[in-house]
Amino acid sequence: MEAQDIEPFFATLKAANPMPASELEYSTVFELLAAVLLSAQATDAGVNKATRKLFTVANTPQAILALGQEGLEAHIKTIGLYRMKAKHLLETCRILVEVHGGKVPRDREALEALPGVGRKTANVVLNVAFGEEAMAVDTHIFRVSNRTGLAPGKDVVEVERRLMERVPRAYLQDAHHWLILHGRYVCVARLPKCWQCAVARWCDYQPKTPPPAVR
DNA sequence: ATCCCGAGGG
DNA sequence: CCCTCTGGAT
Repeated sequence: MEAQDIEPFFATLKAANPMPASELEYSTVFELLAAVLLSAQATDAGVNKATRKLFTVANTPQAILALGQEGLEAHIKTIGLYRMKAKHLLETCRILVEVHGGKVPRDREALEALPGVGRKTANVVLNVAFGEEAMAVDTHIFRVSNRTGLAPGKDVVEVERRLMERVPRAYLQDAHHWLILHGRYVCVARLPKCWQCAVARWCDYQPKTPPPAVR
């Protein structure tokens, strides 16, 4: 993808989705942090199903802590990787209470020091919750960035660096969601739907996937 | 590089 | 059955 393609590329994604938002359900910064932590290698539909009940019972670090390991596991068992996620979220809640006054820190190092919170989760919180200049590279963004040639890279850090270089600042917030939604519904991992892709004309991916045979 | 791990889709 | 899902820790 050429540099002059960036603007029309994002303008086209914007037209398809004028007001993109996370499909994870949350109503506070802490809920966002918890939901993203739980979403590792899981679908957000599955995470939402669990957090709708969980957040009704407990949506503060103190309340989560009161559930304990087994109580929390019972709420998130359907998500997958549930033992480690419960353990990490509890320890994260303990640190939030004891070190950060019960609030989510607006600071990359402090976020990444939380168990279960890596670079990607920290970037989501910084970008979505705090409006900082950050770009979280998840499985969708990694795939779309490489396929299209928007920001190719061998690992997520390299893709993130190129996105930060190439994505216009005005698009930095929404681009995160545009790329995820595009990856989730059109530029899917298995058989990308190139025949219904609005940005195929600027995409490096070859061969374009043909439409399924009609009979 | 490997493990964690259940749900949903093809 | 196989693959994938807004990864992180060891």
